[in-house]
Amino acid sequence: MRLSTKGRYAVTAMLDLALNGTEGPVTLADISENQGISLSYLEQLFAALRSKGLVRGVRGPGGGYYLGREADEISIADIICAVDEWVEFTRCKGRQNCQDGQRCLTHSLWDDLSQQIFIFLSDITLQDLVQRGEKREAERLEKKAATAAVSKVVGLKGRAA
Amino acid sequence: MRLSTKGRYAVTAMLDLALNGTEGPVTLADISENQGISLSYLEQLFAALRSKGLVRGVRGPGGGYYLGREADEISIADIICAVDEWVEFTRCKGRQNCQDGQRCLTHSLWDDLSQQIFIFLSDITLQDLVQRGEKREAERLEKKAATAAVSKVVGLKGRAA
DNA sequence: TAGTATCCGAGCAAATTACTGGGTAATTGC
DNA sequence: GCAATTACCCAGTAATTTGCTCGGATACTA
Repeated sequence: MRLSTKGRYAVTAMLDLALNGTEGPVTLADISENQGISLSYLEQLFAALRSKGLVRGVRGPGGGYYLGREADEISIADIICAVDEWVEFTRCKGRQNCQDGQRCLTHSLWDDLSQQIFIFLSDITLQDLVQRGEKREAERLEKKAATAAVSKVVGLKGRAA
Repeated sequence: MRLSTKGRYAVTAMLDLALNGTEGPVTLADISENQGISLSYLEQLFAALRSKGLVRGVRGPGGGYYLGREADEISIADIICAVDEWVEFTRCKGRQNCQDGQRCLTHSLWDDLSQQIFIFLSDITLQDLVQRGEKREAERLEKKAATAAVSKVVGLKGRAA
């Protein structure tokens, strides 16, 4: 799992789509204008998103992009995975002492952590973000609840400080 | 919050330190060997970690690195923040329509998300990962022992007619 | 047929990643 | 003191990624 600016661009663009695409498709030119991302870079991102079925393009005048699925069926993890491909962190493949021994322990631990972050981001949908935008008053409470829920799901209790 | 390979390297190295540094300091050469990271790159990472007080270096023969604090006082977020500086996603700073309007809504939403991930990673300490590793190791040994015991009982031979 | 917009791909500047190689400073054992 | 060891430091640099410019082709609307 990676969290880079590329992924942020994609999430931001998809969020723009979810917010403004309620009636009719949204053009990349609009998103480019709104979010300050170059059109060609958006095209690249949306090519990846399209190949994963996360968006649906409509050509011609009046065209643009729709979400490929309902907003509550698209998770942040879906988006990030579509544009930021998953790099395996298995440098030790084939190295000695790295089969089942202590050497590789840290690697598998990181993989676990990565997996948990993935689960975390899989539980947040575009719809969640839209709703968060709609009601900002309960923001802090919601955040707290979300974090608690995640801890519960993930099962990794933190230090009780 | 960013999640890059650089951060992974740092977390993995710190985990190595937590695992192998129980008696005496650990040299970067060892970590380099264990984790397959170049020595000089480790030096760069550890310079950043040291400046944040996450590790403590000891020079001379028999020297190396200690954790700067107890393992349960070092979070994954601490480590990642030390090496992967926090890039603000505020491209829109100064752009029109981006003060408090709809245009900037997606940005603040992402900031919220980023914050949640930060909180999530702040709640996971090195100690948590070590314990997870121990548990995993224990399960593995247990499984092996159980398998061995079963083999002994069953005999592991003969046609299971 | 003209205009709009997605699609597509080559190329490129800037930044980041990860490394090489040159050292210096502190500490240890002889 | 002397040599070995290790952290520490810094300049350079190849490889990769990021984000963009440019020039098109294809599909659709009017």
